[in-house]
Parts: sequence; C-alpha cells; structure tokens
Amino acid sequence: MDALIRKLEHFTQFTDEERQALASLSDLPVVVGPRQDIIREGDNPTGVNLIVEGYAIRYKALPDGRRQILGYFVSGDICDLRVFVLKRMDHSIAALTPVAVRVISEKRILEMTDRYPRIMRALWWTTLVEESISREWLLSMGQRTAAERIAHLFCEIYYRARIVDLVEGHRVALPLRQTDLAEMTGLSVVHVNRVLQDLRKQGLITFDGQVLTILSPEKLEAFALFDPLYLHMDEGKGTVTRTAPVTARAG
Amino acid sequence: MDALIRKLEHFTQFTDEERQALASLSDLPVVVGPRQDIIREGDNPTGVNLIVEGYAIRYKALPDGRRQILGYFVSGDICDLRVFVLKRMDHSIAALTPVAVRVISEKRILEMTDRYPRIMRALWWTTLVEESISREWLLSMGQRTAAERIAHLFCEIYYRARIVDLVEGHRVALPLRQTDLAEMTGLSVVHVNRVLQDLRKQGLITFDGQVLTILSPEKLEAFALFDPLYLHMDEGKGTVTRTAPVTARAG
DNA sequence: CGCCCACTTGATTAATATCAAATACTGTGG
DNA sequence: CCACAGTATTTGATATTAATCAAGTGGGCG
Repeated sequence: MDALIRKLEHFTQFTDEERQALASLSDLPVVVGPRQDIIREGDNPTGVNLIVEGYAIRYKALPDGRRQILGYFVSGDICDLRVFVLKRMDHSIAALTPVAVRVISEKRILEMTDRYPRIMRALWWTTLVEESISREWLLSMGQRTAAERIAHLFCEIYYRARIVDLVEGHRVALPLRQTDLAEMTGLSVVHVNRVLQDLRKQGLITFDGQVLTILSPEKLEAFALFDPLYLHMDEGKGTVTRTAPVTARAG
Repeated sequence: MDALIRKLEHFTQFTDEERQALASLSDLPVVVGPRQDIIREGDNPTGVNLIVEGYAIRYKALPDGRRQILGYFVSGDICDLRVFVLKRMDHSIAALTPVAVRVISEKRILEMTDRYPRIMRALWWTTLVEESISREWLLSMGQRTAAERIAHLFCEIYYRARIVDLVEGHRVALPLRQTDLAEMTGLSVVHVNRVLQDLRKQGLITFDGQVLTILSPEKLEAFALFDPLYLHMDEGKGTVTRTAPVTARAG
C-alpha cells in the first residue's frame, strides 16, 4: 500500500486522513506464483488488483498462439480500476515474477472515491498515465527500431521503478527472461539477445536476467529517444492542491 | 450529436430526457480542414471534442520526424474525455479528412454526468472501448504481419463505422491516403501499397483512397484474425438497464 | 552427475524498408 | 479542352532489419 501512496503523491498531496483511508483499503495480500494468470480474458472481473510486490503484465494472444505483452505493473500499480463497466475482460493479466496482490472490491473503491474526491482524482491520474504509456508503446512499436525499443523500455522501467523507490544506484531488480522482453517488444528472442549484447557493448546497460543497471541514463535516454513527459510525473500537484508548492521534477 | 447517441445506445438505453440532455450538450460545430491539428502535444486542453463528421486521428511523433498514428475517431467519437486531470497533452489530435467538431466544456460534461449517472457510465464505456482498441493495436503491431495488420484495421473501421450507420452495402467512405495507412500501421508506404494489391488480388477488399469495400467480411476477418469482442459492442445493455431486453449482437 | 532451461552463436531466409523512377490522377490556368 | 504542375500511386531493384533454423554453451538443481 505504501508504494501506491508514494506513487499517488507524485500527483497530489494527501491529508493524513486520506492516507489512512488508502492504507486501510484492502485485505491481506495474496501471493501469485510466477507465470500464473491473475485474470484471464473472458472473465468477468469482480475486484481491482493492487500490485504490492513483483512484476505483473497485461497480455493478449492471437488464436494461433502469438502473444503480445501490452504493459506491465510494478509495486503500487492498480490493474483495471474501471473495469466494472465492461462485462468481460478483453485481455489477461498475469504474474511475471512472484507477485503479491491485494484485491479491492468495487464497493470499497466507490466508498473511498465518494468520500475523498482528491483520491478519486489521483486514481484517475494513474489510469490516464497508464493510457499514455500504452500510447508511447504504440509509438515504439510502430517507429522505433528494435534497439531503440528495448532501450526505451529500460528507461521507462527505470523511471517507473524509481517513483516507488525500487531503484538503488542505477540498478533495478528486474527478474525477466529474454523471452519476456521479446513479448513486450514484439521481437524474436534471438533478436532481443543480440540487441542486448549491442546495448551492453555500447556501455549503456547491464542486464543479467535479474538486475538491470543503467550505466548512463543520459546516454540511454538519448539513444532511445526517451522523453519522460509521457509519464506525467509530478504534474498534478499544482492543480489539485493549489496551496501546495510544486516540487522539483524527479530525476 | 446523433451519431454519439446512436453509439452510446449500443451500450445502454436512454430515456428521452437523457437523449435530450445529450443533444443539447454542445455549441455549433466547427469545421477543421484536412491535415490540420485540432490539439497539439504540450497544449493544455480546455474542452472535449466531439467528432460530428469526418475522420480525425491521434498521433505522436519522435523528435526526428517519425510519426505514428495511435488511433482514429469517426463520427460520434469523443476525444479525451478525462483529459482535464492531466496538465498537458502528451500527443496530438488532427483532422485527417475535413472534420466537423463540437467543443464541449468541462463544466457541461460534469453537470450532465452529475445529473445523469447513466450517461456518465455510457461515456466511461466509450473511453474503456477506446483503451481496448489501443490494446488491440498493440497486439497488431507486435504480432500481426503487415497484411494481417491492414486487414485487421479495415475490419475495425468497418465495425466502428457500422455502429454509427456509416456503412452502406459493404462500403465505407474512407478518404485516406496510403501514407495514412502507413502511419497507422507502422509500415512504409511502398509496403502498404503492395499489401493492398495483395488484399485486392485475394478478393478481400477494394480500396481506391475514397471508398473501402469489404468484399467478404467473413474471409477478411478470418484472414486478419479479427474478433470483434474487443469493441465491446452491445455488452452493457443488460447490466445498466436491468429491465431492458438484451438486443442481438450487431453484425 | 545429468537434465532442463535459458542464453548464445552462426548461417540462412523472409519480411519489410529504402531508393529511384515511372505512371496515373487532380485541379488549375490558358 | 488542353497543357501543366503537383501529388499520389505503382513498379522495380536493392539493402536492411529482423525472423527462423539449428546447434552449441552454461548454469542451477534434483
């Protein structure tokens, strides 16, 4: 829950009461094994999932088995906040690594957002950021080369992990296989492997399947044509809490 | 405005009063010339745009000029319903063909959704469908071949146009250039041209830059691995208006 | 130890981009 | 009505990117 609050506070500032409400939002976390589905396409979802620990993904598959990862969740991310409006999931959500999730019922979400409009606005913000990310992915898929695409993904992970204090030095715990990267970027595993070697050779990153190290954020961002604007960090503070000072941009 | 109501009624059934409220929502339409920006990246949007006529697009560009179309709007589509939460646009919206838009202020939207929860829900539905479409595009970009991707796009256009009565026979007015298709699919113009020839040769479609004809919807859908589920048509009726009969699926 | 994965490497092929030129189409002015 | 300019489409040839196929290597673990 901590991570959620930390993340939302990049958008707004909460009162203690609001923070309290957020903290008491959900039940105990459930642990999901790696590569297990959390929600499957076609399901009628009953609650919202808050990722407490680990990496989860959205994915979608074609009938012949080709599979595309559409996005990922880190600690503090909420899956499918407004999914109650739709009848059936049009995609699946799965744990990539071991994941701890807290399930929050629709009722609780509604109670809380009714009582605390600022929380509602903050939650909206998270879904808008998620959409923005998905647009950036579309740009990546359509226009960035394989190397740029992977580099860009690493930049994004770096930023998103940092928001919730998952970065130390320039290192992020990132227990992914190269096949996962392949499914995220729409590339073949072999090609991902070669691109990774190339990025390593260029001295931009280090990645061993467990830890991603960004050797030079500036260089990597330049290479990837990465512009963090699409993550909309820190930008709501001024508008929502009008009296609060605007803090410096993270990073 | 008609098209909007027609579209929303694929999700729910309105009372006359609600329909009235929707109809009186906005001012006179403004006409935007083809290839003109409607909102530009970095802008702080002041209102919501309802497309009355024509095709508009979302797009995003890299600093070196590469450009990706992220989605398109047909009559009845609303751009950026909840954009007030974010400070700045992270992408642009432009007219592809001549477009008529109605601008709706945030205030009006809020008044209406406060008074008519069913309208609020219906508007939410449209944004969820839009997100779903963007996920499907990601799947297309990552996993579908060039030909499948274009075929899939045509299927989608066919369905979305049909919702708002823009299809006659199996023909849709679609005044696009091949470069537009290229930017939508992340392909080069030359390759789009060849794929189009191929689809024509296979007897699946006809397209002359003005009118798209789907010669055999079944064959085209099979070829494109198209499953209309992601468009979430007709699926909310049962849940929102509990007394209303569930109508047959369109198509 | 030996097996199962994941990763790596090399060779080849397929998909798609790029470059360059030719053809068609659209609207305009004479 | 024609000539022309400008743009869009088409075609051909070639280059590049990335996929596929096939065969290693290497590490973790029962």
